Amino acid sequence: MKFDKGLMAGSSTMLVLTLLESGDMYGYQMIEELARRSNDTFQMQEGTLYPILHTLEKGKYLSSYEEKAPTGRMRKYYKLTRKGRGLLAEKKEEWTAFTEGVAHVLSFS
Amino acid sequence: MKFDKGLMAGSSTMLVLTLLESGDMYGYQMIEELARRSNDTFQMQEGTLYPILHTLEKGKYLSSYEEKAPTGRMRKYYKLTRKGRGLLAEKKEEWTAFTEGVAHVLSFS
DNA sequence: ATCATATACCTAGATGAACAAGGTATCTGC
DNA sequence: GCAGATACCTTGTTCATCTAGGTATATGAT
Repeated sequence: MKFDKGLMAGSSTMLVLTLLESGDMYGYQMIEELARRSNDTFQMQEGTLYPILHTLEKGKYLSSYEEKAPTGRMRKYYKLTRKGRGLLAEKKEEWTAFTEGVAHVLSFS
Repeated sequence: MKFDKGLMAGSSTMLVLTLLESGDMYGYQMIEELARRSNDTFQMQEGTLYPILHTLEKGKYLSSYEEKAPTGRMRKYYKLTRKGRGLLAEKKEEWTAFTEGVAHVLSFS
């Protein structure tokens, strides 16, 4: 990311889950999609994304299946599970509360 | 904090600098003040705050002086330097850009 | 008087998330 | 045949937070 590393911590999982809300995606595609939706402000690294996907799948928040692309290459698609939607809802609430808290502190100055 | 640890990363330095924008403060006071300004949503740990203060002082973003409290106890006050104000401005810009980016990604869903 | 609590500072070690920097393999275009 | 894009993965480093201690003084309750 072009942001301070620390800023990403805590929100990248939410971002990944959010992407999958609009349909199944494979890892490489998520990176592109995230860049697109954020006007290139978010350039997630592969070394960040793949471990997140693996952890989420282990926790049953995502399921995956492989599919052959039109080009013939294999792609690993991820799908939000019901549990994953629940986690996303929690993360969004947390994010909202957190940013509101920060805004409140900033507004004192 | 009552939030996911990761969320704090990247913003706690900005929060500390913001507090000092409204006047010199000592560490213990910052924790209370931060809780107050955020309606108790931010409860920064001492183990988080003090290292931040020391790092900022080492980097000349803060200066410090000791003062005897009315109670007779010693307090270590921190003061924003010019350099510190510059850093705060940067952090605020970064924070704004980041939250806008996230909001943009979330709005797609 | 004594003991708990609040004040006020500090640090060492564990944890955890992102990143850097590698690696493998396939497909496309020159 | 070779470069670059596609597509996946992992190991080790870095950095910030938190846990869990420690020290010391002042205050309030018993």
